[in-house]
Amino acid sequence: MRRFDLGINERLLTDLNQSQIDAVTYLKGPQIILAGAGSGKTRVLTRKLAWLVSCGGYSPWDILAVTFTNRAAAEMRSRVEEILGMSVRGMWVCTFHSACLRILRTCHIEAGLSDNFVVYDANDSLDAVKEALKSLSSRGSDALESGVKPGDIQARISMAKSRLITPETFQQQGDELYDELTEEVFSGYEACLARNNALDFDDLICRAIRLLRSNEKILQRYRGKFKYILVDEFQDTNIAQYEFVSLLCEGHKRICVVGDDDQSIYSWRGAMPGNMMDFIGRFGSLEGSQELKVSQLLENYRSTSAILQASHDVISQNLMRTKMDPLIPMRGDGEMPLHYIAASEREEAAFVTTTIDWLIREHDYCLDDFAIFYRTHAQSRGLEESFLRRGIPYRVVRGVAFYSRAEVKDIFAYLKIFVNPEDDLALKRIINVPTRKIGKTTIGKMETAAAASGLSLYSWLLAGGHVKSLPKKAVEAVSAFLEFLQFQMERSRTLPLAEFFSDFMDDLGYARQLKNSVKPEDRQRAENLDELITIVQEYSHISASIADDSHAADSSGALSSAVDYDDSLFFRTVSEGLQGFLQYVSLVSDADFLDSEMGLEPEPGIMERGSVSMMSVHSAKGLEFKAVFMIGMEEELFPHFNCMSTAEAIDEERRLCYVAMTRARDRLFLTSTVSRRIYGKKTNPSTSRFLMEIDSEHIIQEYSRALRWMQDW
DNA sequence: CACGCGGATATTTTT
DNA sequence: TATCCGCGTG
Ligand SMILES: Nc1ncnc2c1ncn2[C@@H]1O[C@H](COP(=O)(O)OP(=O)(O)OP(=O)(O)O)[C@@H](O)[C@H]1O
Repeated sequence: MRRFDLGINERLLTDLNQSQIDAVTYLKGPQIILAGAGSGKTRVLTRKLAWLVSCGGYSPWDILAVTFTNRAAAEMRSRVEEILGMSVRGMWVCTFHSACLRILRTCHIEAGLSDNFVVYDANDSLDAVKEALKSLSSRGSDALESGVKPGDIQARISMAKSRLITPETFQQQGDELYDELTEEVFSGYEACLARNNALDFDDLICRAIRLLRSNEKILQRYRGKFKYILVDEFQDTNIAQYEFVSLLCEGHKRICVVGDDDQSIYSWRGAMPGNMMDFIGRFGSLEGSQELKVSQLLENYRSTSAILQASHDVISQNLMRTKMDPLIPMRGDGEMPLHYIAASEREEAAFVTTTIDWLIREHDYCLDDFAIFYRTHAQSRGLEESFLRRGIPYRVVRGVAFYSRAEVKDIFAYLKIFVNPEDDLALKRIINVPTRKIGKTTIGKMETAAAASGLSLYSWLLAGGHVKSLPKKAVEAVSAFLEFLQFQMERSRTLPLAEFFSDFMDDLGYARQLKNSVKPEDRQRAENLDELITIVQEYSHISASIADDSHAADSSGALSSAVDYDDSLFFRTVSEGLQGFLQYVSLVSDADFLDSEMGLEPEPGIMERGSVSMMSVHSAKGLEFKAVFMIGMEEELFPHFNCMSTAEAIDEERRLCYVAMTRARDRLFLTSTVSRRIYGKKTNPSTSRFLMEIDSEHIIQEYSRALRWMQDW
């Protein structure tokens, strides 16, 4: 093969067009790549990372590459290693959250954090908001009475924090987020996290920034370390994240960001697509070697032009777009997208399975080629039933749902306490799980007494507070609980993680109780707990093998040895054991494991390998599939009824639709129904406006047989 | 203090 | 349709 005659440098540039080559090889200064859907930005970023190492004179550990998901990070890392034929272990390829957590762990003392801090996920943080509301006593309960939703307050606080706003600056800077109640809860919330030794997701970024701003030495250290910074999906970064990378690249300004504002789909959680224009403004005024390079990638290599045409019809309805030339299709016409109209949800699902069957039989598709996207997770149900009936293997990306299950949260609350006993929130959660005859009144009494003595619940118990202040029935129960905690805590520190955990679950007897229950939903709960044991086992297995590995090799300076990476674990936290596990699971999600589960598990008796992927349109970002189904293309569902009140929200829904459509390589099927059950009530949805926006020449419409039959009447 | 019943309520998306 | 919450009973 001719290929092998080329040097590594030429090889890095093969199969790239001229704009891609320019983007890869420009190393002098700041750079922004405006990369339309399917234009090869992932390819460019990967090649650029390889180029930096093999031609730019950079070492892997000089580079920070920030991605949107752990999945994207793992994929990028492994592709770079594949190209270079070497490990790039020292390179930081990770999400903002992982990078910041890593910095905070490494410098926890300077950051003013105890070494056993824990990370609160969205569920925990909602509990903290409720707690803060409660501590406002009557003002809080009044608010709840009058219909204030804790989730709404949480969203405002999170949004504020993503703009680097603190309770102190909230009033001046909070803008549309501000109201008095939120301000009060905000302070209480921050105090609550501090008391519990916990950081929420937003804290990871803000606290890292605060650390860098306040500690010149550390700032210089990281500025010196990261000689080149790349950011993927820049249109979905928030203010804090932008500030984080700005701080780090301050001197050398060797920063490359890639984004596409048509694909901005996270403004609901604080993402600022305007960061793109701001970047151009901020870095565009520089001269000489620090001059800004703006690249546009317009050639779409992914989709057939029929698919692109329809997608373009949709996205062009958005008026507030950064002016960018339309995408240029690089592939042939292909099959027209099909809009299938079903009589019911059931029929919609049947269409999907039938079509998959057909494509596999007649057109050599395999299961991995298919993805089904929907706006809300609830929509996966009908599909799953249909797939189970037909025996088609599938995999559902469930987002964060697993960690929101009560029984799973319970177990994590235990684990958090073992690491960080000061966590009152967690302690209160599980003090009576499974039931130990410690009820509301007892907990209330203890809380008040502990607060009065200025102690955390756990310390107060250790000091024997309960013995003096509670009736003796309660003292017995509480003492037994405390003993159990201490016993397990001790074991959690001395035993290997997996061994400790399965023993603990056994001792707890929670799963046993659920298995013996007569309630049907407890079956699933018990299964979730089993799943948890598997997760722990897998984690400890993998992290142990990495540990072995890194003892043998690596020791490239204090900063870069703090975390090691592996294909199978997205990142390893600085912390060992249980704490490391907690930090790890708090940052990974279901979607991250997609690749590792595709192509696996060939079911006995089924010739086709792999499985069909089902996921929300949000999780679809960055992926591509040969055939894509988008189900539930109906008003109120997509666009979702919660997003129909403002033009901005509708535009984001439209971008979401565009992102989903442009995931398809060869075939795109869009389905809607004329009758659907929502919360058990019948509705008669009308076709999504997004489908109406597609020129009728660009899409084929097909009514189900049942509907055609009815139409004949 | 535990448990069961009934009624209100709702999931949009996720690092 | 399922889950959560509050209330009443044992
Ligand atoms: N120069 C090229 N020649 C041929 N194929 C290419 C080229 N560049 C990219 N591709 C192919 O185009 C497809 C899309 O590339 P990639 O995933 O990098 O796009 P992307 O810009 O990340 O997409 P999106 O922004 O929509 O997520 C991939 O299948 C990739 O292999």
